[in-house]
Order: sequence, then C-alpha cells, then structure tokens
Amino acid sequence: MKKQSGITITDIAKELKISVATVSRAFNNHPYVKPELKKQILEFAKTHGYQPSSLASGLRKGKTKTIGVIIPRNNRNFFSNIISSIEEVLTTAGYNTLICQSFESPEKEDSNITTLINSNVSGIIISHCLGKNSHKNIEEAINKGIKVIQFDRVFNAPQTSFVINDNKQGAKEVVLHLLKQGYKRIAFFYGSLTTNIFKERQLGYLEAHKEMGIKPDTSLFFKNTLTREEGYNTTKQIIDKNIKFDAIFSCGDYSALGAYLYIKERGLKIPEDIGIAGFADEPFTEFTTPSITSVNQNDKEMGRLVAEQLIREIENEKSTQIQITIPTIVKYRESTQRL
Amino acid sequence: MKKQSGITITDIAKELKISVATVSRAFNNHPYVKPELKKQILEFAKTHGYQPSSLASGLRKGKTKTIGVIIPRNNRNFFSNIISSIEEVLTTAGYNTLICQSFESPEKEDSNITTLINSNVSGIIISHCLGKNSHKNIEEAINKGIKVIQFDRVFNAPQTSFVINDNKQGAKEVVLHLLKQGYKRIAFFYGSLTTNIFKERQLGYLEAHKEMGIKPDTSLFFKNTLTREEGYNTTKQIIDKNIKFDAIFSCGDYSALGAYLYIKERGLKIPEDIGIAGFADEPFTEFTTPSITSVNQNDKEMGRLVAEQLIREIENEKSTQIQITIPTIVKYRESTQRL
DNA sequence: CTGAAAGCGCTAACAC
DNA sequence: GTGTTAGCGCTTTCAG
Repeated sequence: MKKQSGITITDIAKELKISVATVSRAFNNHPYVKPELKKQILEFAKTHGYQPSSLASGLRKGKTKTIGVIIPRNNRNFFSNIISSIEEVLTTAGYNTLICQSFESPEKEDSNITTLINSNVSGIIISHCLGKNSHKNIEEAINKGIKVIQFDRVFNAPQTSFVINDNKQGAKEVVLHLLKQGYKRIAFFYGSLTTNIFKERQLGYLEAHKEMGIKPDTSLFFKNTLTREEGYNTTKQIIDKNIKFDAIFSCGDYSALGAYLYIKERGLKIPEDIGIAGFADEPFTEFTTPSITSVNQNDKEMGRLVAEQLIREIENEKSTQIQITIPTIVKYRESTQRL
Repeated sequence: MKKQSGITITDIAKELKISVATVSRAFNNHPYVKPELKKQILEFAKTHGYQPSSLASGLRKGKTKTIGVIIPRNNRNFFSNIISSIEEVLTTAGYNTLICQSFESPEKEDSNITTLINSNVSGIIISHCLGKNSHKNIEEAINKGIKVIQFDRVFNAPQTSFVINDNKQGAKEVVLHLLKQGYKRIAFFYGSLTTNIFKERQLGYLEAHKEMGIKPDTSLFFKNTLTREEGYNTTKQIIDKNIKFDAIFSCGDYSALGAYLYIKERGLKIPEDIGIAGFADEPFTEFTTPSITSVNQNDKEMGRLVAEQLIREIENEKSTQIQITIPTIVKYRESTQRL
C-alpha cells in the first residue's frame, strides 16, 4: 500500500535548481531570500500543489502546530460550546485541535495526557475530571516544554494559567435571590468539594446566607447529585424522609431537571412549594414549565479566552501566566419567582 | 527554548548495548525478538518512561494514528454526540481525533481537508456543510491513500463508505402521523435540496401524502428555514400572508422551536390550531409545553458505526466500502396529538 | 543571500 | 534473531 506523498521541498529545489535550504527559507519567510527567488518558489509550489509536511517539520523542530484539549465529555452543552470556540480560535491561528474525553475517569485523563505528550502537541487545554487528584502527568508535560492551561475545573498545584467562571458570585446571586424570595431551607446539590467549581459554589451559597443573616443547615448539602437520575432520586429521598426544605440549588442543570421532574410527578408546585435553580444554562432550562432559573457561564467567551491565552504563551516566550475569571450571568426564570 | 525530548529508541539501544532495530522490533511486537530480550527492553522502557514519537514513526511510515473529523459545528446536540462517540471509539482503538468545524462554509471545509491531508491523517470522517458541491479535495485525500468516510450529510460522487439515517422513513412516519391526526396542509421547512438529508426527508413527506391519497402542495415548501430565527420569521410570514396551513414539519428542531415560539406568541394553540414536528430530537423538545414531536437519529450509534467502519477500512486492506442506514425513531409528543 | 550537510526518532530492507 | 544502514521531509547551523 503506497502513499503518493505528493511533492516535497526537495522536488522543488531540484526543479528550480536551487538548494532545499533556500526553499525552506522561502516558506518560513526567513529574511534572507531574494524576493524574486522567493516569489518564484512560492509560485511553483502553488501551481504544483506543494503541501508542507507537518510531521517532518514537527519532528525536526520538536514541536508541532497542534493543541490537545481534554474535557470530561463533549456531549454537554457547556463543553461542546467551549470546544467549538476553542477550535475556531486555534484553527484561525493555524493550529490543529486534538480532542480527548476523560469521561470523568482519572485514568483516562492520565492516558490522554500521555497521548498528547507523545503527539508532541505544543499545548494542552484541560478541564479536569471529577476526583482527579494527581498532576504528575501535567507536570511531566510542562517539563517537556508543553504549555498547559486549565479552565473551569482547575487545580492550583501545577502553576499554569487558567480561566474560570466566577462560580462563587454566580452561586451567591442565585441563593441570595432564593432567600429574598422567601425560601428558607435551600438544599444544595453538588459533586465533590475537592473540585473547585463545587467548592466555590458552596462558598457562594454560604456567603449569601451570611449576608442575609440566615444560618445555613449543612444537612441540606447533598454530594454526588449531578445527573438527571441522581437529582430525581435525591429529591425523592429527601421528600420521602420528610426532610424540611423549600428550594433546591443544584450545581448542574441535569440534576435540577431530575428534581423538577420528580417534584412535578409528586404533584408539588414549582415555585410555590419548592423553588429550583440550576447551573450551566442548558438550553432546555428555558423551555420547561416553569422555566428553570440557572447560571450562564459564558461558554463561548471562556473558550475563546482560554485558546487565545494559550497561543500567547506558546508564541511569546515572555508572556506571563494569568488567571482569568469570567463573570457569570444569572438567568432568573419562573422556577424561583414566587413573589 | 529547548525541549527535553525524553528518552528515545537510540538511548535504549545504547544503554542495553543492542541495536535500535531490535528495540524498534520489540515495541512493534515484531515476531523475531528473543522473548527475554524483549521483556528486558520493555521493562527498561517502562522504568525510564520511554514514549515513542508518533511524529517520527508517522514520518517514516507516511501514515499516522490520527483521524480527522470534519463537522459543520460542534455545538449542536447531534454533532456533539457524534463526536463524543467517535472519539471514544477511536481512542480505544489507539487513534487520535483531530476535530475541525466547517461552520457551514464550503471554503472552510476545503481548507480543513487540506490541513488534514498535510497532517498525514490516515482517515477522514466528514459530514458536509450545506451548499458544498465540489469534492476535489476529498478525491485528493483519497488519492493520497487517506480513507474517507462520510456520515449524515453525504455525497455519492467520491466513492466512499457512509453512514446515514433513514431520513425518508423518519420523515414519512412523522408526516403520516400528522396526516392521520387530521392535519391537511403541512408546511415543510428545510435547508436545500442539494443536501441529501433534506432531499430524503422531502421524499418521505411526499410518500406519506401519496400513501394517504393526499395531494401535496409544494407552495408549502420553505427553503433555508433551519435556524430558530428563520423558523420564527417564516412562520410569522406565512401566517401574516394568510397562507392556509395547519401543521409544520421542520427538518430541524431549532426552526421548529422558532415556529413554536411565534405560534404561542400569536396566541394560537398547539396542537389544536397548528401541529408542529421537528427533526433531531434536541433535548429541549421534550420539555416545551406542549412537548415537540421530533425524530431521533440515534446519534451515538451513528458515531460508533462510522468510526468502527473507518478503522476497519484502514486496518484491513481487503475491507469493502459499505453504506449503512440507521433507523430513525419518531418521538411522538404533544405538539402533534390533537385527536 | 545561498548551499552543503547534519540530523529529528523511527522503520524496514538487507545482510549476517 | 539481531545489526547496519538508508532514508521519511524538513530545519538549521556553518560556510561561503
């Protein structure tokens, strides 16, 4: 099985009776190439359909024009939006986008990183899976000269730039809103406090209570309640157990949806009996009845910023690491308006 | 800026006082390597963190373990699901996934293909943008030995395997259902008949009418009505113009949503006054009030099949090209139930 | 400004 | 079974 690899730099050199070095220089707009010669080379290349081999140049330079992106999963509105804008920015800047999903498995995430290192990517954009606690791999990547940037779910440990949402502020605003609507006992659905986003949202929850002079009841904190199913079941359990609560603030829209479904099924009224607020602003939250209050994370903007910053760090030796926090926007909807 | 490229095959050979060829053979489980030696090499590699350079082997073999995937955009439920399952299958099989979005621009799609060719991908998975009509690039890729497989939006021209939905059947079932519900004048919202999926869905529309002995009115066919905004505006226009119709079958859920929003805004009743059905089974269709009938495309399955078939063709010289049609599943919801 | 030449890390004849 | 060696296509000193 042969591969007609197409015309190469050597072919051009031979044809034009010049050296490969000159041809190479012409393509890399190296300063010292006589303009006419350069023009001639470029023209020849164009008419003959020359395509540079990124493998060869990558091997030679020890660096490629490709970036790896690692996310928990692509079929979540938040992440697919992010990937979409990351890819757009990277392509425009001449980079390829290698995509990897960890499926919330630390082992998969590790092997993804290894794969990316072997592929000689020049940068890695990552949002960690839940339960990740080692960053040996990330450090290895950094040591090999790969620029790493984190977003959304980040660690402080390996020193990298990152882009996150103002989770605390978003959560605080929502919970404040709930409290002002007269809800007094707000259940908090989250993933795990080892992950920054949940920790920060919890802080927002607590701050809102403090600001309103209301003592939060930590027995209303429910861990590992992020999926639709978990939201449904947890809501069922707390109602069945007769635990007193009058609202739910969930760190994810899918579990908020699960709660919504169970509450309706049970014949209770939203927002009158129970208020519901989620996080992520998944498209469906706008169309349920009642529509569900949620926190928009400015996905596209986040993707753009993270990609741009990474490129900056790759192309600019003296660029410094930065931490960007993007404001969240609370979408106030019917599920929390009972006044 | 140096790159500590890590330990290489040569280092191992030197250290173990054997030749690089043997080391290479050991890693590629070439038959003729003495088991003990092989074990020794693998062990050494492991403890010293050897990582093979995919660039080098790719350059040498003229082929890499990466696959390019081109889609219109990633932030559509259908495509993000597909990408998610494609990436899962490819990673498991040891391939990397390079993702490119055409954003419905033929030029971007072309340049994506070129990029993928330059990256020496061994395969391309593609769903074309609207309005694409040349396939010169695809043919070029095929000529260079790159396996190409199409899905969803496909061409017949360059002979490749493809995986599509049974669009005609899905559309036929929905329209049949509408007609049986007593709707008589069904508006048809679509993209362009040069794209297979719309053509096929139109055929389904027509067959359903034929089967019911009802003559379709082609003045109810509205082109380029796929976005939420277009769906909204088109619905407004046909109502304003007093065009008689009592149902809408849209090739996309977003335009169905636009129609839904306008109709509700106008104070008309769904499904009593106007029935609505969409295509794609976007998550929100389940939660609107009334919920919107739509056609599920079995996204994950499609992604899996397309990736598996591509791998088969890459790894198996004698594998033949095939066309797979996946059944669609109509999700009957409230927006079309008026009996 | 241009050319010659030395590899980047790996694979695959070809010898032994 | 194992070693030698010639590149894959490109970049980059080092000489002119």
